[in-house]
Amino acid sequence: MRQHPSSRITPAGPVAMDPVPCTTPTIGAIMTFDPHHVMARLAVQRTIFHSEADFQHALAWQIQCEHPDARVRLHTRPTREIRLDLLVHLDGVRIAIELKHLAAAFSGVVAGENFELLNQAAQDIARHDVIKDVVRLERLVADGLADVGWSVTLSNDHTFWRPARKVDPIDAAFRLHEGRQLSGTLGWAANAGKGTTVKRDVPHVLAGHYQCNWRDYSTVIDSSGRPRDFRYLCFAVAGVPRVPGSRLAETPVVAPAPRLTAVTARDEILEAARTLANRSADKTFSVHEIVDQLRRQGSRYAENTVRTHVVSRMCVNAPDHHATVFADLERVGAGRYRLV
DNA sequence: GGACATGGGGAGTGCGCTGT
DNA sequence: ACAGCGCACTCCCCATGTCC
Repeated sequence: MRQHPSSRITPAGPVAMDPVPCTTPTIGAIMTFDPHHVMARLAVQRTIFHSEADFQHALAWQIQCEHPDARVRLHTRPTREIRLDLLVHLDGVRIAIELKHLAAAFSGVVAGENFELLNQAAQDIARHDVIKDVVRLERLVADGLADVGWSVTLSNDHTFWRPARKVDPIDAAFRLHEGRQLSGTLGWAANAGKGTTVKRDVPHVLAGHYQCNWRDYSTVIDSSGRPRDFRYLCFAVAGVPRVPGSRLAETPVVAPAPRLTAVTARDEILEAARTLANRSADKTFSVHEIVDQLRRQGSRYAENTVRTHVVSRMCVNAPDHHATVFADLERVGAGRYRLV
């Protein structure tokens, strides 16, 4: 059995981290949040995840459990163009977190739960997208939209932490193998195909310097009895100092509209949401579950209407692009919602 | 104001080719 | 034979425009 990560935790935040921050991290960020500690604690609860959304949700849950006073939000939009996996407000520090779950095939039962991870393959694109996350975090910090950023990539695919076997692969600039130093302008090799580079053809420009230092996360046994390692890679994007005591920007809260006497789509969705929340251990539900529940209730509304309501009009943390919105639901993860 | 349609983007998947 | 690499594609979620 591999050494458990909790036994290798460093005592502090970014200063003790592997990457070289591009600027000096804030004292608050150092004192309040250590992703290695969170990952170690999470590994006790969950050694494996079904998907990236599952990982995001579990990590957010772990952060919230460890920091009850923190404001943890999934899939926020700090700007119109940027979608952020996780934003944590903790002790006056805004921590932006981007997550990646890069799965290789796995089949097995872990802690009584069956896991069937399909091979995501496309490792070249995955490497590109990890660095894209770091660039995005750098931009958020530089623009003052976050105080510190963390990129956390979890994988059971050893091709990510091992060097390439091939000489000069098309994704040489994006390789993330152990010990690799990342900095400067990173782009595809000239011989990369269009199918790979389409919508990813703009080179990434890193302001900071980062070193790839994979850490053990867990070891799980697959259906053939073979141990499979999960490791994670963490990059810190350290931030600009904030004014001590400055207030956090408050999230706009939309007052709930009075309930209509007629049965609207919103009424039916709320009824379905309450039913699903009562059945769910964590009180969350997906849009798909809402649609199914409405079908069972005999709803007359089209699926698209229901989806629009759930993801937009009734969702308190969705962009306000409708004249009337309601603070009925809150998005807590990729495709997951709960009643406010 | 409520309901619906549609397009974009990202996550995820499958498969052929190449190298060991 | 198997692992790694490269590529293309589908599906789903979400944002947004428009009609009733």
